[in-house]
Amino acid sequence: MMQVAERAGVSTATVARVLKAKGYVSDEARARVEAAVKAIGYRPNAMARGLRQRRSFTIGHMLDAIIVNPFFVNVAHWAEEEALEHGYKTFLFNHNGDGERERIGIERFIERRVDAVLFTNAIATENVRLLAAAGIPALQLERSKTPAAPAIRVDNRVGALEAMRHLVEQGHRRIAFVGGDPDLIGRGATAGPTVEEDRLEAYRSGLAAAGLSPDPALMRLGRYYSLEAGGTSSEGYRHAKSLLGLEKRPTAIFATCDILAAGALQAVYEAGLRVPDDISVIGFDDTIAANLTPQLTTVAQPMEDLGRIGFRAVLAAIESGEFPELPVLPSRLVLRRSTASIAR
Amino acid sequence: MMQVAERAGVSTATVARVLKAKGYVSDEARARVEAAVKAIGYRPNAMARGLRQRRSFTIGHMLDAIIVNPFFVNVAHWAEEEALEHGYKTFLFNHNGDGERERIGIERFIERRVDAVLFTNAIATENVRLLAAAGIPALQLERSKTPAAPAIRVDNRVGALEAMRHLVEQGHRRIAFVGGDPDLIGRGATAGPTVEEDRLEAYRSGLAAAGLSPDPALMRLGRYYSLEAGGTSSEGYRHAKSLLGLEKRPTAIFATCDILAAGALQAVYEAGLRVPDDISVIGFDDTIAANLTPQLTTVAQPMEDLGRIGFRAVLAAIESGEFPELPVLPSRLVLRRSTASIAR
DNA sequence: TTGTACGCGTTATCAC
DNA sequence: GTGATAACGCGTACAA
Repeated sequence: MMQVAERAGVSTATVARVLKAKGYVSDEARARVEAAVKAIGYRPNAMARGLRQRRSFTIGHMLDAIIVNPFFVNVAHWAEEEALEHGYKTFLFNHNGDGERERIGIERFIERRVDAVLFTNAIATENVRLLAAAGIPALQLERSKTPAAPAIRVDNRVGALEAMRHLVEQGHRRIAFVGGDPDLIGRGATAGPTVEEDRLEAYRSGLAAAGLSPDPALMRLGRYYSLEAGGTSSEGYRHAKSLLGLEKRPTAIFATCDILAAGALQAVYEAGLRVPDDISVIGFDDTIAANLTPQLTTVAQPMEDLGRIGFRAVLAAIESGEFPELPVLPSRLVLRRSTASIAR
Repeated sequence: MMQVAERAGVSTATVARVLKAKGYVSDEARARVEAAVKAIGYRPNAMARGLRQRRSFTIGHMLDAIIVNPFFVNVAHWAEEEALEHGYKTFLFNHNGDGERERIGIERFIERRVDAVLFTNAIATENVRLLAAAGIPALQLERSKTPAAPAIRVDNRVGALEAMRHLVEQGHRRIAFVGGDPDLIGRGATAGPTVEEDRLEAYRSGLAAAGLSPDPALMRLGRYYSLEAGGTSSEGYRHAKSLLGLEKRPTAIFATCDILAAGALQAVYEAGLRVPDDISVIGFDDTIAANLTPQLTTVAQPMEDLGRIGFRAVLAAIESGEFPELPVLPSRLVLRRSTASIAR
């Protein structure tokens, strides 16, 4: 800026007035400044601005494992997209399910002076409190894992119930459940029921609505995927394979993650059965669903809304000091080609 | 820092000496500073540091379309991981194939004063030059789309030739090619042959090595995926469907992207055929390959090396002003379950 | 309509 | 061993 001012023969204040299109500047001075800006290739220094304004125009986004589940990439992408439209950039950080890593990431965020932090799956309440102590607003997306920060949650029940109703309507009675174990995944002090509990509960309700009672033999609880296995579909494969080995195998599988469902499709294929002719499969998330064979019917999460509304919410918190009313976003069933009426 | 200094009753210089573990400080002063740091919850301000040192410890990573092709996420992830180990953070930006967006992204990077920029698929040379003009080192990963910046390329030929050899060894003679069209994708002033040309050329060489000549009816050139279609596998599906409709259909399909291959698998499935029994399919990239049905044999790209070595290279450029020797990384065939010897 | 001057939080230099 | 002090580039209150 100094250099621009010198070249244009004006003060830095005048340069600032031109750049910010604010305050009175003579046409002549403006022209000289603009010419100097162009000649020098001047671009404002965001660090200097941030230092001065005590605002970095940057937010941190703490994610679970971006390379493993496209769900995180999508939410991050849309949050970034919305951020861009407001002059913001985001820093991403993957904790990979490790609380220690989460802490380190948050410390980095604080040092970088992010204006706010988004969590798409927080781990430890104590880490989240670090932000409060630093006066940085934090918001959880999709899940409310800790009472230490507000959340924009997804209503897993609506979509899951829709999925169950769909299967029942198609005549399915032996519907297997392959999902995350609430005790395994939702551990810790969570606020309210976990996502896993919601999905499992919806499965039970769906069954009950059809006059069916859950058959423990058809339920498999575990992880969505294991990071050690590179996050591939091996968990779903394993569960589905054992389900197919049952003397009375299920006619449908409700998997609570597309990656689990992908593994189930592999197991069915390997067994020489066809989806949806011999067995129907439903997933959850709508991440890789459209790329699977056959294209997977799934319960879609509102990833774009999560990201966009999430960013706007923290922006409001940054500017006004408090969060607006936070919505609970719906999930919804997306019909594709992996479900059909039961074979008779 | 001022506050820490006051509370500890020392000068800011001493605080700095303690924090940077550099210079002489009495044990007593050190203890007082450390106590003050802890009490206040002090964390250095990265913006102030950056301003002073004229170094943001931040790099920009310009990508094509992160939510569409996991390839980009992976490269970005590993670059970030390596960056982290060196005290760096990365800013991501998706140009989505749009040169105007790429320009905007680069301008944002410059304003943020990134120390360097990584391109995983640059678009316009003029945009890349913007960085040179700002004195910011830039490096291309995977592809060398412009002579305006050095590149760490991937040798697509080795892996593609391996794939062709594999198919031929399994007895395949009618091998279809479904890939990106060099004229469509590799347009512009690229340095040397494009990735698409390399893969196509390897296909031809592989055929020739087996004494076969390419059959135009078996070759489909286009895009890997269309962003409008949400980046799903519809392109591959379309191409494969038309190939299957041929009077003498291919016994194997070599697709130059896992997403194309995913579509091919869908088309084969829909036609009531089985992979690999009736037809073999090979993909490229090794992104979603392990999640497909059946698990896809594919040519893996060295995504982790691309990211890590890429970051280390720009770090060297930041610190020494020049790039080290840049390797050409190999691609390699990963055998899974979508290929088998030809049915007789 | 324009210019002067200070402070944001660091780091680095130099003097004590 | 330690403490002033300047400078990084921007924004702004105040003066002219």
